[in-house]
Amino acid sequence: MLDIRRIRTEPDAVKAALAKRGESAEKIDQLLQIDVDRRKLTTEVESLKAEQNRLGPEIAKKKRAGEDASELLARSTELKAAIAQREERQRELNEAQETQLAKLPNLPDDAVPAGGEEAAQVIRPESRPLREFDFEPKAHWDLGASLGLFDPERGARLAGSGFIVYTGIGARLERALIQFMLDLHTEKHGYTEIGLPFVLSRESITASGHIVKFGPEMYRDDEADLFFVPTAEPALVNLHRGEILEPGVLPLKYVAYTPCWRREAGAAGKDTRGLQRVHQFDKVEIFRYALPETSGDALEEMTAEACAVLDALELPYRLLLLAAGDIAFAAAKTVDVEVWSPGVNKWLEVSSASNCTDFQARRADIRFRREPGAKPEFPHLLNASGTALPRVVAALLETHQNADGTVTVPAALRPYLGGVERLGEGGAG
RNA sequence: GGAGAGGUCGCAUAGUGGUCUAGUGCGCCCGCCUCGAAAGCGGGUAACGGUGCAAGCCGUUCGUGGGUUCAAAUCCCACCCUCUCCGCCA
Repeated sequence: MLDIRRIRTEPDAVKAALAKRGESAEKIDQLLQIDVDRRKLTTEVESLKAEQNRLGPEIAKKKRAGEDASELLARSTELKAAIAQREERQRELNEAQETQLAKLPNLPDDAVPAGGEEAAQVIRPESRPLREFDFEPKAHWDLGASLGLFDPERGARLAGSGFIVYTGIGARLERALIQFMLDLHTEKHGYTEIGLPFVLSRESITASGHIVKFGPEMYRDDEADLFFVPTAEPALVNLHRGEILEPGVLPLKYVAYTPCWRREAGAAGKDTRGLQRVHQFDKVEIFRYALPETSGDALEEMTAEACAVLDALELPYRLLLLAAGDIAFAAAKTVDVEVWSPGVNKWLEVSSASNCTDFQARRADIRFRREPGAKPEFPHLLNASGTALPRVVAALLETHQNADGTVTVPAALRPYLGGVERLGEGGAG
């Protein structure tokens, strides 16, 4: 949610920033007109209410004294009608403003290029040399089948196409990666681990703005009106919904593992083979509530923290600065981390790090005080995957595969796999 | 899921239609007193919105949303949450 006061005081800057995302200036002008009308009416309604409030005690006084209060009662009745009439219009204007405002995305950061997907900038090329194979590298779905790690066919039997069953060491690999990432972020990067509900109420999913962003993408329980989390992000936003954080508590740094459910409607057949795009996947999410002046640095740190996972797994990746038209609704700046998948022969997105500035905080009514008694301000909220699992698994299998069909486990992960050094060897499957 | 009790200012409580501008205690802040502190005394102690150069003024908020009334913390309806007991259950 943008600040209406900012739109009011610097409309041209707001228009220019939104133009980068392809939003028209017309919306801003409409909004400003509503705002003018709304405030005028608000002043009117409030002065009528003030008069009515003054009348109350006077009526009571007369009645107690046994005097005739009928004149005051008549005036009060008149005011009641006048207020009711204007309040209806006021409610309409409030709703209109709310609706319009809720439709406007966050203002992109100055550093963010204009344009869509094609305008993304590679801000860091491959982090390490891409592996040269002296044999034809297999795709992860073939490795998964031959090593008995995961089973899309049985997943489809259980829940439909796009659901995966992990088996044996494959299931353990998944669990190992989750634990490895959680440990890395809590022990090395100073995050506090949070165990979250995997479903959210309508209220929560609305406050975070995800009902707009994901809407029909989410699986849901209509009877209970609950939504399966499409990512841990909305849950972590709602953790402090409606709170005023006391001085000294910022920055808050949270890490959480959740499964993520996405219907991926309309994506069928496109880049979906194997683990590239599935309806349920595991993800470790890192999240910060930051002081506004530090959020730029925080985004860089979080991007680096996501990369640290890939470095430890000895996987090459690159960083993309997304263009304004391609970043999430609530984000001001987004950096994607893409890992190289030699079997699929593509860069696969495994993390998306976003600075949402005060946009989510305003919407979810999360504030903080710098000093005791200081005026509440909105913190900046940032999220990053740290990281999403299936594509990491894909890249890991493909990158570290050997000519004999086994896969070498990166050293950092071995302690989590009971010391196993190679998948597919010595009964490890 | 059933029955009952409850949700009021940071915390604890009072408040059953107009005198509530929500009282009191605790906590916290400021001042007085003191060499300093404690105690004591005095004052202060929210958020959001509107308006104003500002001081301020006005409005809204007593779990949430509706309703009754000239007037609602107070009456009515629905919902949410907490606690106790019962049922069910990994």
